[in-house]
Amino acid sequence: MFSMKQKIAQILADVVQQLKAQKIIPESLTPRVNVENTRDKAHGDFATNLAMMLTKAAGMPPRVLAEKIVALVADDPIVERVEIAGPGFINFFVKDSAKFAVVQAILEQQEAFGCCDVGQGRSVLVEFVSANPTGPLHVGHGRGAAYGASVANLLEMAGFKVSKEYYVNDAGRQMDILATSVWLRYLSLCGEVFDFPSNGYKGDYIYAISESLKVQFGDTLKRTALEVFAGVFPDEAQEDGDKEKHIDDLIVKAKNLLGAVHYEAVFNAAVNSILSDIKEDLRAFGVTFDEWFSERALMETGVIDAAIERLQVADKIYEKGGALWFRSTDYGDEKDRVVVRENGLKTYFASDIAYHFNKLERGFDLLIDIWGSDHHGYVPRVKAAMKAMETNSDALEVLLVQFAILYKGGEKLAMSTRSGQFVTLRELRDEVGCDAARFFYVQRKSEQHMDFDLDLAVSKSNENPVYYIQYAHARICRVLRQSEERGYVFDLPSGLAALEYLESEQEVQLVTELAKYPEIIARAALAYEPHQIAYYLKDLAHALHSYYNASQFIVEDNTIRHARLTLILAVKQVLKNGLSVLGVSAPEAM
RNA sequence: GCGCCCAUAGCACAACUGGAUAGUGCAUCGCCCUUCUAAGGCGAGGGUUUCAGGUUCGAAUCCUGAUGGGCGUGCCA
Repeated sequence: MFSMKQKIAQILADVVQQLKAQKIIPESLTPRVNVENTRDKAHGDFATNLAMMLTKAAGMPPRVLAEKIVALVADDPIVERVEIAGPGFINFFVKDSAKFAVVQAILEQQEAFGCCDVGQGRSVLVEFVSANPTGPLHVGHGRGAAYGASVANLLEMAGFKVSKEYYVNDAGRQMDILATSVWLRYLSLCGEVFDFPSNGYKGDYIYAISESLKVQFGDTLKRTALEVFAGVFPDEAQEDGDKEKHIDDLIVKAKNLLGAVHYEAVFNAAVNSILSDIKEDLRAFGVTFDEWFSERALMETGVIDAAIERLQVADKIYEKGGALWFRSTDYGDEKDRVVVRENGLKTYFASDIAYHFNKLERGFDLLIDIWGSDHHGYVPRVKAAMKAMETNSDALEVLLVQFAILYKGGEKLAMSTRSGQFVTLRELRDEVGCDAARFFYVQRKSEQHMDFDLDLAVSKSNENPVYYIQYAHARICRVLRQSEERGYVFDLPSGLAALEYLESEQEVQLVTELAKYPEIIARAALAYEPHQIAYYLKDLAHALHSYYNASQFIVEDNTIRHARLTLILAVKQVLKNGLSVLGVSAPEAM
């Protein structure tokens, strides 16, 4: 089914052809026919700026050209009249009867209403969250999770084949620091007394893991504090100390004293515990993934070496100071980047090159990475590597998400995983609820800085617009139940047939909003902007609440009652569809 | 220093990607519950879109510069 807007666009495209035939504009010109929804009802339902855009090509003033265009507009059953206004806008007024057609389409297509095929079945990999498994997710990760999940939903509705993936950084120094932190806490539980390293992970969740180790291994992993700290470089608290050298020495000690097998056991206990916690956390947040992609697996299967080799073959790798460098400056990066360090260890960047190469090898047409905006400096070098490997670097789209700045008691909250001082996503869910949190995160444009006032979210949760939208849905459900309770039997065909009797301002306003939905979905999907859905839903809910206050739905008159119930049934469907894109529930009662 | 992002009502944010009189929520001030849920509706006030230039029929949106803020600029992840 063609939307009214598409219909108008088609009419105008025909006009353009006629303008060419009449030599008013040159044959070679292919103007972009722009049809927009009007903001002001006095301007009709749709408007085009065509006359103003062609004014130069046609060599005549916009209003004169507009006259010619209007004369060429073919009669169409949905168009009531056409007017010229302002500097040269052409306004289309659509017949009310045509506007109500959308109700039937909604009730036929149900949850599929709003889907389109702009994606044309292209496969897209959306990678998001990907927080290091060194601790529980905090509220900063929540924004990426909510945003990524909604973008994935949008793309799916727009006709893309979507896979969602979490990249697990389960290798590298940070993970060793984690394992060592867990082991040291375990030693404390065994009665050893020492100063915990300043650079270790100090959160309470570390103790929890240590305790499970104690249950599983008893005292088997115990070593004396004297042994552990003997010869270790002093921590920053001491004179000439260094927290980095201190923790690195402790990692070496842990590996040596425990032996490969037991160290591995501690390491795995830490990673598995935290990762399963993250999975459960996200699941409860309504965010699911098709794949949890392990960095360790990437290393163990030699993919990183293969990627570096590929760059070597392309002659983009050179050796300097004992390290291997990637010549990213050949592709516009600020400086060349190290992929293999002097000590033989591969950098995080080397993993990233391999990971992105692997993504493309899996056959995806489009790669979407959702990163915290603090990683924006990474974009040029990753794209450079993709170009160097002669892959399609245009396939990569990096979406940056600004941090949510948390406020509590008017104070900005500092956030650090290492120190263990942060508000977790779980705490946020417990305090404000899943629906409010999901909605709050995506109602802002992703690259906008966002203030998250916890006190407000907790104490006055009714200020959150999510309840406004959910309330509209619940109200409709209530009316439908009431109607049944009063003994009225609803019949959809009768309702659809009766729609022509609806004509109030609120009713026309509602169907106008409903008709916008598919277009909003398509636009939001292509721009990766779920906040547009949030704003749309607020508008739709507002139209419903206005209608509710202005009209009685459950009336004696069978025709009118059927018509009105049919209309709000369609509203209920679209509210539900839109909320589900955002991962928010549509309650039947509140 | 250099690079990227941001700046819109008291506060938090939109603005269909260059369109008509810049909107929405909160807060403030009036009204509307004997009627399907007042977590609602109707109305009012609040703006030199940070500043200065430029591009054109037309700029919050594009270009240049200034100011203010965030981030980046590791052989960290």
